[in-house]
Amino acid sequence: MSVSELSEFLDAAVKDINRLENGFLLGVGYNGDKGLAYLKLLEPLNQKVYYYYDKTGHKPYCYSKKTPEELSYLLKRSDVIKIETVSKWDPLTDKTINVSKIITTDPLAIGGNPGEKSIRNIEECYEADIKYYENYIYDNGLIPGTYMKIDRNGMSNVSNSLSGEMQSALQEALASSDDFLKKYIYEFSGLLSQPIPFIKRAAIDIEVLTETENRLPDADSATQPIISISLVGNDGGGEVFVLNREVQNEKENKLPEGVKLRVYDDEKQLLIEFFNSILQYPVILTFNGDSFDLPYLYHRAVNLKIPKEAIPIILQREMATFVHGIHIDLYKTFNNRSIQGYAFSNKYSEHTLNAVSEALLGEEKVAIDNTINDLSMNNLAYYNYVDSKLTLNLTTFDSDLLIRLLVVLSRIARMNIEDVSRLSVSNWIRSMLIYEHRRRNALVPRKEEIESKGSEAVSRAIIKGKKYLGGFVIEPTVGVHFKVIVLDFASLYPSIIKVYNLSYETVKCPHEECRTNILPNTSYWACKINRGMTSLLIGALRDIRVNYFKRLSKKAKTKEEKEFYNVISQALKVVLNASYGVMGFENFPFYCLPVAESTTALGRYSIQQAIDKTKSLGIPVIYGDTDSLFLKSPTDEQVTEIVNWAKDTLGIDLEIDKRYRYVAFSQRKKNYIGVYEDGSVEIKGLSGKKSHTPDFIKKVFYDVIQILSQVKSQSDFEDAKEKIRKRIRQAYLDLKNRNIPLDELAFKVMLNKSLDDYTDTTPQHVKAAQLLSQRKEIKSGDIIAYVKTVGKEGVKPVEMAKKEEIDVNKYIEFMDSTFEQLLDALGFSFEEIIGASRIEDFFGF
DNA sequence: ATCTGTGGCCACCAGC
DNA sequence: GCTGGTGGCCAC
Repeated sequence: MSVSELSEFLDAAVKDINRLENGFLLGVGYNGDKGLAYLKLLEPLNQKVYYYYDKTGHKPYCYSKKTPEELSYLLKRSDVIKIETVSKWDPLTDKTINVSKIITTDPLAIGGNPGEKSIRNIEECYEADIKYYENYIYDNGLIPGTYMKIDRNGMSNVSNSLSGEMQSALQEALASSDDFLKKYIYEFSGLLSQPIPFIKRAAIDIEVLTETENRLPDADSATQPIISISLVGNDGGGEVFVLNREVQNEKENKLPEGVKLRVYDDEKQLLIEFFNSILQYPVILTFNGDSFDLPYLYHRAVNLKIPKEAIPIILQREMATFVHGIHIDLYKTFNNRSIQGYAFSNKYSEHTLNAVSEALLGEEKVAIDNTINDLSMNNLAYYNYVDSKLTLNLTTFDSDLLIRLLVVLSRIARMNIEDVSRLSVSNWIRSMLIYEHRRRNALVPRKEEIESKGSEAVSRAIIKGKKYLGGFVIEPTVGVHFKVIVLDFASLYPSIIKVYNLSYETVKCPHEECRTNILPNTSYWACKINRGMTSLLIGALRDIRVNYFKRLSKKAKTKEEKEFYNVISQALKVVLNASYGVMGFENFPFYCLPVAESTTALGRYSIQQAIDKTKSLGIPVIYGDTDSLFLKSPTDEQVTEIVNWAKDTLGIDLEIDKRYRYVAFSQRKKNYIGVYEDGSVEIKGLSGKKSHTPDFIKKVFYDVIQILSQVKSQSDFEDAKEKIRKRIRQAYLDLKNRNIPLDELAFKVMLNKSLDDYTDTTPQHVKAAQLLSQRKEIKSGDIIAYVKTVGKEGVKPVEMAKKEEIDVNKYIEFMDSTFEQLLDALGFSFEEIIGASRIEDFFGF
């Protein structure tokens, strides 16, 4: 395809919408040159993207509490068309008021976010008292990630009907939910139960000739040639576009079957044909494409005099995307703390392609000795191919888990996938709430208006620097306890938000008659007249997760069904877990400290009531943390009684979470060992399992755990002690004889700031990082591996240290404290095991 | 420019 | 040597 043909293709695509009847709403596009904003719709059958530009003359708008007369000066602006009076409900005062609607022309306001850019000058917005902006998607009630119908009247959502199982599950869910939630449950079930189509996609990655070692080439100047580009699709397709270079005869890596090697002498031709190839894919994946691959491609293409209209890349301020489809930068997605924690249970901590792939896929990048400059053509192509393949696989493993998670999140957040994959959880929840305001014809308050309810907490946090008091942790009863049952409030904070009607507009509401409705354990009151918006939404999401999807998942017959329900359950979990936190987050647009503070206060109230109830039945509560209770040897009847009591009295589900054969506590909170009925061991908080602990010590730790977990009687115990003694002695000797490989002695600690930002103290990992920075680039987010050495600094990066420099005593000390936690808990002492009070004493230091 | 919350343990740093 | 503070990692 020639350059001009490509340009024609893109133009034609915009018109193609007339042929489309049903599309899957993928995203929002903006073409600055054409001054055109449009929706990107995927045709699920042929996987082509169509573009929808509303010709009905829709114009973005925003609201102000000032009168049209007061705002008349705005009409002088070229982008303000008209100002008119409309009526809106103001949640904070619970009154319907007249406001001014300011209609603009700026097509940017069509974007996925609520179009803040429609009047771009922030000060001007304040002066005009702008309340909130509209947005094409919200205005029209369109939900991204769902099916759309297009006809003469425009575009509207298609609601797929529920299957038989879904319908009966919905009936059950409705029956067990409160009346005021039924409408929401009904809606969410319809929305989230929609099937997720196959999404054709390809991952791309570019390799650039490097100038200096360990430095990334500059994407803005793009001075160095692109020597290889790989593209790997989930449809089995794959190509590597490589600049001709020397082929060595020695053993070279071969591209797998089906992946074409395309060799070019001319870099410009290489780029043009690559641009042509990506047009087949509606979704393009990269790892760090926003800040490197796409800007580099774009600027390099410009440098090579490819006409701008033939480059299908659009560079925006913080992201890059494609004219013909959407771009997901997985680097940003995997950096998202919610995705990292709740979707992937913190399986990776470093955010490089290699680290994430290794943790989630068990695969790694191709290791190379030097720079890619030295690779032969086939080896370069293979190296490049593997990077794209890994990137693609990050979205395909576990039956397309990640891509499907993004689609579901996009439905919940009412936000397009490009934004959902880049922005954090507070933006998702913000979007969801603004959509709800819009639907109710409610004015979105400004943050300062909500804050006028009170910005001083009533409670005092235990940790210095925190704003308010959090969860309650029960002092553990030291020792080994048999037959322990752990009860757990099911999603405690979302339940509290639902049950006590917590929302920014309902806590300290304006009605006189509600002031007596004091929330227990607080000095705040809650509204008796209206149900709060966050209470409704969070409550409904909680109920639909527990009463609808969890039940469906249990009944699922096929693996596919089960996976589908699990994905939705995961997405709901992510949003629910963050829903309380954002209320206490200052930068959240609906930040409301009284709501956050009441939530934890009611949490403490709930657990304290449960403790009292349990103790009144004569059952010892040996530990508990925020929403859990560890009960010592209760009978089944007693447990049932407590569970029923919680449901009836608190209105919150208390469930049996775990049954331990025994649990061992030291005097430390958040620090224990539990052994299940089947003998498997769970370790919480102990240093021996922490990620920064050297592998050598972890190994000894887990070996000792293994020995201890087999103890069932007194005679086993004698055996165990002997085994532990041997194991510790062996470890000691290995240390002393310097028999341990250096990397097993390395502490691995994340650098959370850039090196210059450590101004207060210089921790050990920073000292090591400073030494390393002379050799290579060190940046925030890197994990620094260092060993403790005898020198003045006491620390060296593992790759710069020698075995002789290791400070053996420091390692003995660390082992000492690691095992002390374990032995304290089990009620053993070093004395019992090795005849000395500490390892150090035993070996005569 | 980006960021959901608080509670708790541990090692080390820096200042007295 | 003691102590408060910093920083990291974890529990929930």
